Amino acid sequence: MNGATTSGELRAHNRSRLLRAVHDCGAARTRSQLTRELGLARGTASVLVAGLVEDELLHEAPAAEHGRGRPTQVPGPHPRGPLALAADVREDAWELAACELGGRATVLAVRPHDGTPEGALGTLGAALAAERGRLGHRVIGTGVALAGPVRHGGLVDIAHLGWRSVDVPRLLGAGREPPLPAGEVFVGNDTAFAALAEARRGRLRGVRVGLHLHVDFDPGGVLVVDGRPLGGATGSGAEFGHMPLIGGERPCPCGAIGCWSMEVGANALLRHAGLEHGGGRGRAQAEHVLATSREAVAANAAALGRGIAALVNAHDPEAVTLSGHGAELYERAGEALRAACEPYLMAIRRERPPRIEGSALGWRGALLGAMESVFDAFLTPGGLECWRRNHADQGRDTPDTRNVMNSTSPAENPL
Amino acid sequence: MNGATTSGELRAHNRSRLLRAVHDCGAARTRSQLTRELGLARGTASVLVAGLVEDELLHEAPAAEHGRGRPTQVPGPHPRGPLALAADVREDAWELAACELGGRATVLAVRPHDGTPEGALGTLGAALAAERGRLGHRVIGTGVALAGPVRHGGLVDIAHLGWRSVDVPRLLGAGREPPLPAGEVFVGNDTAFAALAEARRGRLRGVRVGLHLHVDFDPGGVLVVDGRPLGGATGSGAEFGHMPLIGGERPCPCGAIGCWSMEVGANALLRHAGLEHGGGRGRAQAEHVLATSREAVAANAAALGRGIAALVNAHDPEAVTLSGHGAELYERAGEALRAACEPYLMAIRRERPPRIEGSALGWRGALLGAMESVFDAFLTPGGLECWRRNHADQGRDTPDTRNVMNSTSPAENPL
DNA sequence: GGGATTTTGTTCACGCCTAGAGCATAAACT
DNA sequence: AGTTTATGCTCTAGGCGTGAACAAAATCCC
Repeated sequence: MNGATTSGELRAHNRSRLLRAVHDCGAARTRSQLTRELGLARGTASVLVAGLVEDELLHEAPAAEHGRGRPTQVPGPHPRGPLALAADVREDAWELAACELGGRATVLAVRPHDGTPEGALGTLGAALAAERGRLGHRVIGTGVALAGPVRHGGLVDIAHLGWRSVDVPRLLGAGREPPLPAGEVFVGNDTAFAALAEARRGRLRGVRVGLHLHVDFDPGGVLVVDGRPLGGATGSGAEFGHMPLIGGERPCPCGAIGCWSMEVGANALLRHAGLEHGGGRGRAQAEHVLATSREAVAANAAALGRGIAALVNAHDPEAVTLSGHGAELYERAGEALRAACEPYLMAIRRERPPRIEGSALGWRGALLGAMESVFDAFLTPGGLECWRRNHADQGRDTPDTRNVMNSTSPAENPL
Repeated sequence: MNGATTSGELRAHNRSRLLRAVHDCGAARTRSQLTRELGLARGTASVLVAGLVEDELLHEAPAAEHGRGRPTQVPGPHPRGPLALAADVREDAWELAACELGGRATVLAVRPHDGTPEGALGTLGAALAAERGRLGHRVIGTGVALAGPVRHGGLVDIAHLGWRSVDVPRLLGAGREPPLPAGEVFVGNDTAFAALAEARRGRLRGVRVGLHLHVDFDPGGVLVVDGRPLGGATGSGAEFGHMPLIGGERPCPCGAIGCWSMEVGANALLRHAGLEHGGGRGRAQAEHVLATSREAVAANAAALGRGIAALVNAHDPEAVTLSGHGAELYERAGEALRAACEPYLMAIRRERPPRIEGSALGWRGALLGAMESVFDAFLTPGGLECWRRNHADQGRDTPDTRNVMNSTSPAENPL
């Protein structure tokens, strides 16, 4: 990823640059635009595109609109090209999608579950195995978003569901055919994935330093620098919710004291409204409270705002984006949020506060981020070389994998 | 910086890689070691080194120790090679040094000042102008560390000194000959620079995600990711001190409420000991308290520890390093610090806590970090190309700039 | 003490890559 | 229908790193 050293790596580097450019723009740019943007000579682009088409990574279609000269082509995903599987596992249900180069996602399944590791991940593992069998070598990896801290290797803790060091890749792959190669499963925190999606296809696009907060049952937050969320040393960053940002000494299920996450999110919303603590259950109740109780919403928004002030002071982001319930809180009680934020800002931040806004991706962020993480690993010289090798072996003898995208529910374009 | 695209850029990329490797190891590696580490062919290394020697960027000297075969050379700084000027401006004094490739620093001057922008920066500007005149084209840039948030363009606020939007480049360069080209002055926060130095030549070397805390009159902190401190959108990140990490509603001079910085550092130390609030004065008094009052030290260390817990929860660093008074607090009251930290850690962090340790660079961190920031800009294809052009013009006709390093006080090796 | 061994530096033919010029192509404009 | 304009394709020229062959300079060992 860090630049070529030899002439041979130069070609591989430019291949991945071109393919990434196609992916990042959602397959919406013409070949001549891409050539100019990447600063390539037309001849070089010619050779590169021809090679990528040859490898079934790209497919060129005529551009819809013409200017004056010779019409140009639009490089997009190849009909037998790479697919990323992406899953979003929440406290009460999971969702599975297949995504092609450029980011077009097709939802394959949505299923409620019982909140246990086996109940959630066993059924998902079966669905993944089925899809991998059906799609064959086109599957380049699987991204899985989870609502808790993820350590390297895929160990997950979700305190309010009682998950302790749950080995996600094992539960997903146990006894399945074909087995899940370890390097192809990307397990990540839902907030971090939502932030990644926001950085690539949402309101943090082009932002050098941004802060993304995802509020579901409790709040998570992560810093996005140069388009990448910061993952932490063991993979479990994105835990801004577990700082005592607004005081208090309430013990948190995470084991610490006074965490911000006790005051923001669906769990806190239920408590503010005098209902039983949610603990990962009661999404419908929470949504009812959100829709009916002004005071609970205002208190939640104020707690959110006060925490945002602290984070803005510390990190000086250019923009703050909110997803999950955060976007709803901002819509319904934006004034309360801002009013709670302002007194806790440093004077120099108050002069030029970052913009605060709802996510452009709604509740789809985590799923799309899981997809992006798969393509991030694929769109590198190493990833493409791997595809090339696999492709030469088995590419031509599985014609039944053609046109898979058309056989499922209507595709949705995340842009 | 993001990899070569053409053959020409390949050469430039490898030139800067080699030169950076020499700089980062403190000119302590042999040519054959560097060749292996960078994965170059011996022939390529030959050509690259010859080119860099030709451009007066490197100078080869025989290696002191020999193995069995033909003896190798050690590439180091050229006697007429590039120099970085680095200054550390504190509340009561400044220090100026010249640094050659590899990081060897020679202190040129230390001067107390009155704490006003003019008093501090006017005298420093005069000293800088004199050095730039004396050293000529060898000066590749100037790094200036300051004890407050720095916005892009060099605007600095130091609340407890009453500095408001002080334009540092202007005050440094106003009316001087030769004038300071804007691109060559790198103004930065002392904490961020200390963290940079720690990442390159201290205890955060090789650490992917680290947290560096620098405690002087108040605490500053910054996250270090892949060897780079995170600067924030407007350049003024590194302000972890201005989160309400340990509760309280005390108004802070920064304009916010309940900041951690009110409870940690020399200012807090003086207050805990019942003395007048420091406000950037009274370093001697603070050191006296530090040496004599166990209770004040313990309270300060506990506040430091509790904040560290919150930051570790949020960011999951691999290591936490402390500089300034932080290192002293850790030495004298490490137990109190740890005891205050632990209850506020998440359970999953408590199992594998990051290592906490004092800086390897003492109070020199900010100065060395300022130096590193100059070399960071220089050791790029663009920076080296610039040197090459300047050098061809005026390189040969200023023999009086030779051996400058030997004409000043004895050199100190930061390693 | 002299030859064998080992490691490093230098030189050069080779293959690979991109740039850029020239030409072909295909549309819109006049 | 001819001109203009932008794009795609082909081929040559120039640059770069590789790796092998050779030279150099030390240690090791008999």
